[in-house]
Amino acid sequence: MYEQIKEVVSSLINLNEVELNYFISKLQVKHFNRKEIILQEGQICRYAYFINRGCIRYFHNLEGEEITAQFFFENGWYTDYGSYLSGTASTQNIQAIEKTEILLLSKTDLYNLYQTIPQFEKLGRLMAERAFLGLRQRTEMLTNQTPEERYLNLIKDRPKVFERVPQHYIASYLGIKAPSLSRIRKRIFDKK
Amino acid sequence: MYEQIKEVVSSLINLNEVELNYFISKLQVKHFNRKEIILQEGQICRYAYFINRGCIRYFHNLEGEEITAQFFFENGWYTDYGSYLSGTASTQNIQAIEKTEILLLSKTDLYNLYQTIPQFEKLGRLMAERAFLGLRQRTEMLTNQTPEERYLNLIKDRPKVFERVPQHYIASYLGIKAPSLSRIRKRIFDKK
DNA sequence: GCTAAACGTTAACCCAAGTTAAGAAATGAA
DNA sequence: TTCATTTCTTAACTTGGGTTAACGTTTAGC
Repeated sequence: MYEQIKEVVSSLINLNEVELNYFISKLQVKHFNRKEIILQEGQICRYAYFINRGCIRYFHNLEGEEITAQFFFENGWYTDYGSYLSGTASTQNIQAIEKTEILLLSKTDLYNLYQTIPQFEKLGRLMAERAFLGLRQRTEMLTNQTPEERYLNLIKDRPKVFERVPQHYIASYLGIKAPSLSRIRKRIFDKK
Repeated sequence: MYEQIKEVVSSLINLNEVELNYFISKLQVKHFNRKEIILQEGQICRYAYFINRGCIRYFHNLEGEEITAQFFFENGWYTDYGSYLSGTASTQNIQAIEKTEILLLSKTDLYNLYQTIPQFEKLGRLMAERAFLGLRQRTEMLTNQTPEERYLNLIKDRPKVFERVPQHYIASYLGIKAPSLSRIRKRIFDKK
């Protein structure tokens, strides 16, 4: 159950056996069914999430329509960094796309780890930097690329997304509507 | 010359007279003419910038076209946070829009301040968080709003931009081309 | 295995942004 | 003040995404 997270954390910071096990002891396991909401828009995000198995998405509501901001798969750490930083209500929902097993680490425990094991400060910084750079990448995608380019790049960079995520979520992630994604796929298929 | 920055820094962190003056002694003053480049795409960003007077923009080149990402006016701290974080080449140009007076603080000096005056760690964190939240705001603008909504909100939230920044820069910031911005303006004017 | 729900594609029509080019207006630098 | 440069607007035309609705297919969950 904890093999993956041990590996991921160990690849980022140096911990001895005792520290690593102390960390693991703070984790909570939760299971979510398809479409189940993990974090609701408006709540304050008090946990960091590690995905053991499954796949989740971030989305928010815009005039009744769901806008998907990101997908995440196994072996990643995620949190609503905006809510975490400012302690304000989350603007995102986090939802399981498949049956998903998640390890939760409460902010309280994380802050205690910052205090007791200095290496965790580094983990915190790496998570923050990753959040910034990930957001920047998405922003650049949206400003610099046409919908068709975004589609082609997503297939190239993260083909897994197309295997595991319904297409209308992907359309919304690419900043377009489902019929447009269908047309783009057809257009590209016809070119070949 | 240093009144503004003293006020801004003092409003964020608590420093005594000596610390504040020590900080000021590390600053370097530079002047830039209209259109002059402050930081070139591809260089590593080694400074944080404080604008004393004037106005700057961030932009990058995309297939020969300049995409404007942000405008900044007096009394703000800015840096290419992506380049600063990762130590990689900047993906942005920083350019003076008007005659601009800037105070520079080198990363080296900033890191020394982190070590010698703990309060500066807080300043660093606040700058980082502001960068993240600013970027998130822009991302949400681009994903959640139509060009017309973006235009109306920019007028509402930052009317100064329209007084001091050429319109084709604004168009690019809004994610559209100059003729489109003109049409939007006409459309809105005709409605009234 | 069955059934309802979810999903993907297509068509027809609309509309807004892109492109290009031209000309008018405003502005900066000498 | 003048002139070159920059900036803004407009027009004509093209392109591609949005909308709506229909239909067929797939899939989840019992």
